[in-house]
Amino acid sequence: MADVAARAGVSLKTVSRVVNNAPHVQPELAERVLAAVAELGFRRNLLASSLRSGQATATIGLLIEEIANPFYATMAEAAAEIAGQHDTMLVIASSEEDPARERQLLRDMCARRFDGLLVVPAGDDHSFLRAEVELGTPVVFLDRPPGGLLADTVLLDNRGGARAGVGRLIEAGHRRIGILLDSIGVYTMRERLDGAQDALAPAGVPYDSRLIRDGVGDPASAARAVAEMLERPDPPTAFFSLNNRITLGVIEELYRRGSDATVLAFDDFDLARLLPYPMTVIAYDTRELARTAAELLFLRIGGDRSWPRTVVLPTELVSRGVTPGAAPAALEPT
Amino acid sequence: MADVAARAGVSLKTVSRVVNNAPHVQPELAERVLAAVAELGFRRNLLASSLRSGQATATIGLLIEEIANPFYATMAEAAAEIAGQHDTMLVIASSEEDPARERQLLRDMCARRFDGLLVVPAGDDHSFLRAEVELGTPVVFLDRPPGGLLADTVLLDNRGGARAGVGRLIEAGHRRIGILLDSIGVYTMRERLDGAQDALAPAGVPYDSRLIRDGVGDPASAARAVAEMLERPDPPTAFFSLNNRITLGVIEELYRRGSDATVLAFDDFDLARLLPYPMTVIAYDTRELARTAAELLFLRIGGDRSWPRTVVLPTELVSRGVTPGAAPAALEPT
DNA sequence: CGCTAATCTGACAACGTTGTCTCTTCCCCT
DNA sequence: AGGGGAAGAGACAACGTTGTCAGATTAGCG
Repeated sequence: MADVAARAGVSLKTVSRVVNNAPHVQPELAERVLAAVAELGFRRNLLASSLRSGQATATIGLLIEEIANPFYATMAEAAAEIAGQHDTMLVIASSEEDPARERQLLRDMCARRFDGLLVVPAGDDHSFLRAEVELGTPVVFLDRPPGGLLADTVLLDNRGGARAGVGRLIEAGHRRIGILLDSIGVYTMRERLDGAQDALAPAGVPYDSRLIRDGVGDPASAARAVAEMLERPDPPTAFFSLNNRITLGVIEELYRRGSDATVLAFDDFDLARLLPYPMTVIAYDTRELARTAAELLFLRIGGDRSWPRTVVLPTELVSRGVTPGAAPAALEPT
Repeated sequence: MADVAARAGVSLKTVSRVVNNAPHVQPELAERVLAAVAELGFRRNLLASSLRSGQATATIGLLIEEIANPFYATMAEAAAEIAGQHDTMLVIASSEEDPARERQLLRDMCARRFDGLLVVPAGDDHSFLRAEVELGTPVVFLDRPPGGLLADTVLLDNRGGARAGVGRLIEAGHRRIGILLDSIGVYTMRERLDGAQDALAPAGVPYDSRLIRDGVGDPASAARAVAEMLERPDPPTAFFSLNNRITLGVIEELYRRGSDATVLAFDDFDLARLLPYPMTVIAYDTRELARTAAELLFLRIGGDRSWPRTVVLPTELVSRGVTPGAAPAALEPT
C-alpha cells in the first residue's frame, strides 16, 4: 500500500480511502491511485484490515457432521446463500460426529475471529463456548440443541413428525413396527423415538425391544438389521427408518426380497422420489432450517441482543418412491 | 495477551513463547502463564498471528460450482480430509457456474491470504490469477483446466470414458443414440461429446443434430428432451446422459413411459444403484480426484516449485439401477 | 574463582491496515 | 472583505502478534 501511495504521489491514508470507497477524495486523485493499484497489482490484505478495525472478518462458520450427506450439503448451500447476501464468506467444517473435533474446530473458528457461528452440535456439552458468546461471538445452533449453554436454536419438529408418521402406520393396522436408528445418543434420534412411542403407547402396542435397533450407522447395517427382523417368527409388517442413510439400506433389502412391508422414513431427499420402493417420508424444508438459522445469526451479528430464541419448524408426510413390478405409473412432476 | 502477561508477571514475549510451545521457557513460568491464560479465557488471535508471521493462514480454499450436488460435496469432503491432515482449514465457496462470481470469490480468497486454492473453473479465462500465482499463492485446478494460465491440473479421462461407453452401445447394435448435455460451453461436456464422436464416426454413424440436445440444465428439461426425441418418427434406441443431473430426468421419463431404451450415463453416485431403471454408468473416483488435487496443492505449499503437472484419472464402466417389472434381483452388496 | 557459553527473558519494532486528529484550502454567506 | 464551515489530505498511533536482538542469569569448566 505504501508502494501504491508513493507511485500515486499521495499519502497512505488516501490510498486506504480510495480502496474502501470512502468519501472525500477528489476524483482526480482517486484515479491516480486506482491506476497505481492496477499497475502494481495491489490487493488489500483483509487480515490486516480486520485486525485493525477490530471486528468484521466477513466470515461465518458452519459446523456440520458430514459434508457428503445431502442433508448437510443442502443446509450448507442455503446458509451460503444467506451469507452471500451479507457479503460474508461461509466456512464449512465437518465434525464427523466427534465431540472432540467439534470442540477443536469451534475454538479454531473463534481464534480466527469469525463474525458468527452456525453449529449442528455433535457433543452434548457446549459450555466451553460460553466465554466466546459472552465476549460477543454470536452462535446459533441448528437441528440439535446445545448442551449447557443458552443460545438461539432452530429445530425440526422431530417428535411431532414421528408421532404423525407412526400414527398413520397404526391407523393402517400395523402393530409390529421395526424401528431403526443411528444412535440413541443423538438428540434427533431420541426425539423421533419418543414421537414413535407417543403414537404406539395410546394404541396399546406393547414395548418390544426386539423391534428397536440402535447403532445402525450405515446402509449396509440397516439392510442386515431388516433382514434379521424379517427372519424372525413374528416379523414386522412395517419399518420406521429414523434417518436418510438408514432408509437406503432398508429400501435396498426390502426391494431385494420383494417384500411388501410398509416403510416410513424420516428425512426427504431429492432422489427419494425415484427409489424403487413405495414409502411415506417425514419431510421438512432443509433449506428453510438453514436459512432461518443464518438469518437469525445475522440479526445477532447486526447487534440484536434480545433473549435467545428457539424456533421449531414443522414436518409433513409425503409419498415417495415408485412401485416395482407394478405397471409404470406417472411420477409427480419434478 | 498483555493482560495475561501482567497476570502471570512475565513479558508479552514469554506468553507468546508459551502459547506457541516455543523452547527456552522455564516450566515454572510456563505454568504461571498457562494458569493466567485459563483464568482470563485468553485465545490467541490467529489474524494478528498470520499477519505478523507473513504467511501461513492455515487455510486453503475450494471453489466449486454447487455445494448441494453430490459430486462436489464428495470432492469437498475428500479435500477437507487432506486439509485436516495438514492442520489446515478448508473454505468451500460456490460459484454457481458464474465466471464473475468465480472471479470475485477467488480474489477474495487471495485478499484473505489463503495458503492455496483448489479451483473447479467456471469461466474460461483465469489470467487474472497470474499475478497471485507469481506472487506465491499455489493454485490447483480440478475437473476442468484453467484458461490462459499454466497451472497444476487434475482431470478425468472424459473423452476416453465417453468413447468406451458409446463404443459399448455401438457393439450392442445401437445406431440412433440421443445425447443430452448441460452446456457445450463447459469443458467436460465438450470432451465427453468428442469422446462419443470418437466412437460414432468410425462405426459409420452419421452426424444427426436432432439427436444432440444442448442446454439441458436440470432433470425436468432432460425429461422433456427425452420425451420429444421418443415421439419423433425414428426415435433413439439409446440415450447418453452427460452428467448426473441429466441422468435423473432421463431415468424418470423412461421409467414413466415403461420404455426399454438403453441408458449410458456419465457420473456415478451413491443412489444410482437403487434407481428404478438399468443403466451403464461411466464412473470414476471422485474422492481420488479431490485427494490428488489437494495433495498436489500441499506439495506446492510445502515449497515444490517444479514444472506444473497435469494428472488424468481413469474412468470405468459399471452397471447401475434395477430392472422394474422384473423379478427383484439381488443387488450388489453395499 | 573467573571466564565462557548456554539458557532464559524482555524491550522493541514490525506485519498492513484504518481510526483519529490536525492542518490546509476553498467556498459561501453576511 | 472577513469569518465560518465544510471538505480534502496527511501524520500518527494502534490493532495483537512474533522476529530480532540484547541483556540477565545460571551452569560448566579450567
